[in-house]
Amino acid sequence: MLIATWNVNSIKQRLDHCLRFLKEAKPDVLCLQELKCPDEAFPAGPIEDLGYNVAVHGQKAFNGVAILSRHPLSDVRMGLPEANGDDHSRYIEAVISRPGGGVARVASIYLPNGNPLGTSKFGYKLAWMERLRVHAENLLALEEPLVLAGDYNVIPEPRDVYDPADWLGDALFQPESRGAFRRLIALGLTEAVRACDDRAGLYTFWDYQAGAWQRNRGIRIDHLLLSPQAADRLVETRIHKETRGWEKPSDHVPVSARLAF
DNA sequence: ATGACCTAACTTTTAGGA
Repeated sequence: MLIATWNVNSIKQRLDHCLRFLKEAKPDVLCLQELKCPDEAFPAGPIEDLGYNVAVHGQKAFNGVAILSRHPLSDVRMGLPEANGDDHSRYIEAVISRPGGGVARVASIYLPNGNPLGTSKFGYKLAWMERLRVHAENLLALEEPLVLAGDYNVIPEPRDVYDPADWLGDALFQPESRGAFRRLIALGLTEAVRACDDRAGLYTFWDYQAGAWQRNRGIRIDHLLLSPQAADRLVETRIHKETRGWEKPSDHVPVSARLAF
């Protein structure tokens, strides 16, 4: 079972790229972030024509997450618990059931950016991460294959950025952000890419500005976190870097994990 | 040289992103 995540930076602008990725990589599940459209504007038709079921949690203009799956979706949850007025569409979760066996719970996550520091946006990011941690703890108690995939907006370690000094003042690389990410991992989750490859210089995002892609000034912020029952089945991961070279690309590229079922 | 982008919106400028 191939599970992928991709921040597409507007599904309407990136529909052709999304369809091409579905046709070429043939993921069983694709988690999308930054749809930037309300539910009713989500282009479900062409995606369904490729054999995918769709669960969408959209929002006008910003945010928005979705799960595409070749297999039936059930138990769809939209939004993290304890919203307390938080109306950002940043979390959707569903159970994927492969015909003939193999069930996994998958979440598509668009974690808040948190910039600039010193504003409520950074506090919102940290509070959201704590809500995610509590929810993940509850999901782990189910002791089932679980994949928390998405744009975490966290650079976990210095080896995940071309030049750490450039990011010291950024919410993505703050000690508090990295600590909250480690607390999530410490629940017993396995970060899929790092379980397969410990090299420096693995990136999933290159800014549109300043020729970041051409100069390979990237950062690694898109992650798949696996429960023990999913990690036991992890075969390989891939960063689909080639999509960043496509015409009018997203600034993020897909990341995928193959599980043995 | 320290510049350079992209997207959505009650659009002609601003907010948000990272």
